Amino acid sequence: MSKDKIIAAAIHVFSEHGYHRASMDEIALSAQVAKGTLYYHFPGKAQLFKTIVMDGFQEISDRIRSVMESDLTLEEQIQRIITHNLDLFLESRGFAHIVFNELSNGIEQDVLEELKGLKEGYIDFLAGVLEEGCKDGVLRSINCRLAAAGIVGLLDSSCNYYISHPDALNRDDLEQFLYTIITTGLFKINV
Amino acid sequence: MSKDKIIAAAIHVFSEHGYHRASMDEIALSAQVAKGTLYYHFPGKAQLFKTIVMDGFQEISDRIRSVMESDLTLEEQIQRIITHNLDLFLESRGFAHIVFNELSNGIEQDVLEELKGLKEGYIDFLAGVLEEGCKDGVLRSINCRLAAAGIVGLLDSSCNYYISHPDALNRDDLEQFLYTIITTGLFKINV
Amino acid sequence: MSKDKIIAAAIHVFSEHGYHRASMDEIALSAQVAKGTLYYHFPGKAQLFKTIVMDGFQEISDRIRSVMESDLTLEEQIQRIITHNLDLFLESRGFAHIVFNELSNGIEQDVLEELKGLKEGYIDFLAGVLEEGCKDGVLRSINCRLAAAGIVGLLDSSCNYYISHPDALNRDDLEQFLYTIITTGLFKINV
Amino acid sequence: MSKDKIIAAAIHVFSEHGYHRASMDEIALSAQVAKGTLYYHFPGKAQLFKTIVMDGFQEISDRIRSVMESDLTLEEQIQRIITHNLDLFLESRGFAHIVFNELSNGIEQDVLEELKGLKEGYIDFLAGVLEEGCKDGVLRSINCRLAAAGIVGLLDSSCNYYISHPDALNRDDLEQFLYTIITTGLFKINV
DNA sequence: GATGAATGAGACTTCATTCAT
DNA sequence: TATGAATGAAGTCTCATTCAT
Repeated sequence: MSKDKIIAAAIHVFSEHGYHRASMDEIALSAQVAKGTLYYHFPGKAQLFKTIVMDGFQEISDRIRSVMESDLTLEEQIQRIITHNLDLFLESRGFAHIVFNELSNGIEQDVLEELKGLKEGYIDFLAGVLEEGCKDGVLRSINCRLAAAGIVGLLDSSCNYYISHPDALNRDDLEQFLYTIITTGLFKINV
Repeated sequence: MSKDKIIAAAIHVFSEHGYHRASMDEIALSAQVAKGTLYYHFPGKAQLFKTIVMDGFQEISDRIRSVMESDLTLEEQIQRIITHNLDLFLESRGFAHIVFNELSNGIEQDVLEELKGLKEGYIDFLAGVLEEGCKDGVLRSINCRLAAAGIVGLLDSSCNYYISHPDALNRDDLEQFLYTIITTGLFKINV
Repeated sequence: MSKDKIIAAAIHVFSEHGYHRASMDEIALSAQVAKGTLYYHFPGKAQLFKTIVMDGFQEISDRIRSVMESDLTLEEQIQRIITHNLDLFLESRGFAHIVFNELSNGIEQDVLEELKGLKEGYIDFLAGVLEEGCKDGVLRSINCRLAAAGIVGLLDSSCNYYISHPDALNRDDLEQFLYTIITTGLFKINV
Repeated sequence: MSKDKIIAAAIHVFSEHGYHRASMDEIALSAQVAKGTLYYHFPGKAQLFKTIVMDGFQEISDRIRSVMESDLTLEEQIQRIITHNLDLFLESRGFAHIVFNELSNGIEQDVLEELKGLKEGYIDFLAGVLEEGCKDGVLRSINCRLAAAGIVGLLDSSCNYYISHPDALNRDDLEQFLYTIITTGLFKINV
């Protein structure tokens, strides 16, 4: 169906060029539909983008929620969350990056608000996981939302490095590194 | 002088709108010079941007290098590096964000390469600090460049959170949090 | 029936937005039919418009013709014609305005010709009434078609004023004013 | 200068096709400037249109004001006003028609408001002339603004007829007709 | 050194129309 | 009889860049 082709093409083109440099022309070309078809299925560029982002958030939220509902230990939960996040970020690299980092400015205000809301919602969601750990006395007493926000940046940035230096490390190394730094930091001995 | 006015205005406008949505018109207006003057001093938009970025990197590198040359302990060095980075990120917020995050795509290829080189150089620089710590046996044995890249993302993301939630925490909290998570992670007891 | 729903919706939408800004989309939406249905019943936008206009002319012609066939005095006939015209203009204001004023340009040439023909026909019709008055010596010797054309503009323009200044006068005032100016002009004493 | 060429071309193109069907492309082509040049001198289509209209109103107001300041009789004043209006309407026919009749809908709201204001201002201006006549007892006691609005429609519509039937009458006939109907109406004998 | 009018490629969007079902 | 997905030409507007002064 056209709509699916458009979505697939849009993910690809947005990822490739970022939001602003992605053109509706190129998306249409890539989806092998006429330009007008984009506007038949979506009101505009910003809304097309939003649709894709929301789908992505939905998916990762679903995956992570299943982790939460299991009776894994916190350590295992964190491990799984890192894995799922990495899946998302690596699968549709570029796209996740746009959502979490590129969109500070220059998009229709209302859509931007919604996207910020989604982002915040996701951070709250992660913060909730951390909060549990605090209550259980497993985690240090920290500002959980700040920690969640920081971790997302850490993940994004690490993925970027991993992708642009494919020979320097493999996926398992990356996952291991993230788990280590998040849980126990860089120092060998901690007091 | 015109050139200085342009640079000051450009920093402001790029920070405000991001690279793509910043227009040469607005920069000229903000600098109170004619549009042609921009092209008298700089070959084009990308090069103007590059100039500013290089200046910024120069400044932070200088500041941090002075830290390195002192004979502080690694703990203190890390503390100082966090502080300087935060200064940079918070002073010209928006701008640092653009450099580290927005510019994955959609800018003249050659300028983009140069900027990526600068970014990598900065990461190498941080990695060097960590490397020292590894050698000295203070830090875990990790991929230092990956860690440096990750930390930059962590810093950027945390700053963003701090800026958009000014009431949730103060600058000291932020600094403390970053030091803690970087050095000892989230877990209360580390082996 | 679909066709009737379309006509009703089209009158409404054309009146609201004028010919050029009225979209087939909105007409279909308003008529609660699919867009394709419009093209099932009418060859295109211009022809749909033409259909409606012809219906409207038919109706007013019928009404006025009944006036003509009666054996009223010319004074009474003019009074009635004003009343009927006002009915038409006020009932489907916007629409009458489009027909008489908006459509000078920018519509399919052949349809435009037909519409102009209808308009001329209506003016001829009014001119015929005036001609009678001339022959009977009741009216001044004037170019009756010019007078008819002028009167239509006078009516349209007055209606516009009446509609946008509902508090300044009532319907009877309007009718009285039109009768006065058409028959005896503005001057108090006429030779 | 480009700006003048644009204005001249715009008057021509708007008159030819009406507001909605006039395209910026055609105006640029007709003015022999690049499309971008239009936007260098004017913020957009609506504002370009507004500029032209305001110039036109300025001109006719100036002309008519000079009539008012003279010490002519009301009869002569009306005669002159008709003449000036006819000049305007016939010189830039199409254009005047657009301003007075086409612009009910479908133009940027704020510009439309301003144009309506101009139109109202002009009608008020004419109404002022009539008001004088009422006070002096020369004119019937009528709603002067309604009369002014009606007269504008009468003029516009008559001009249209005159232009499309150049063989049916000459300019003097037209002027004579308008003076007659406005001052003494159609009836031969008035009480 | 500095200007600003002019450019033109390219962006987003609209909408009358077609056609397979 | 009716549908609605799909089309593509055409429109408005943006903006980095050029160049004569």
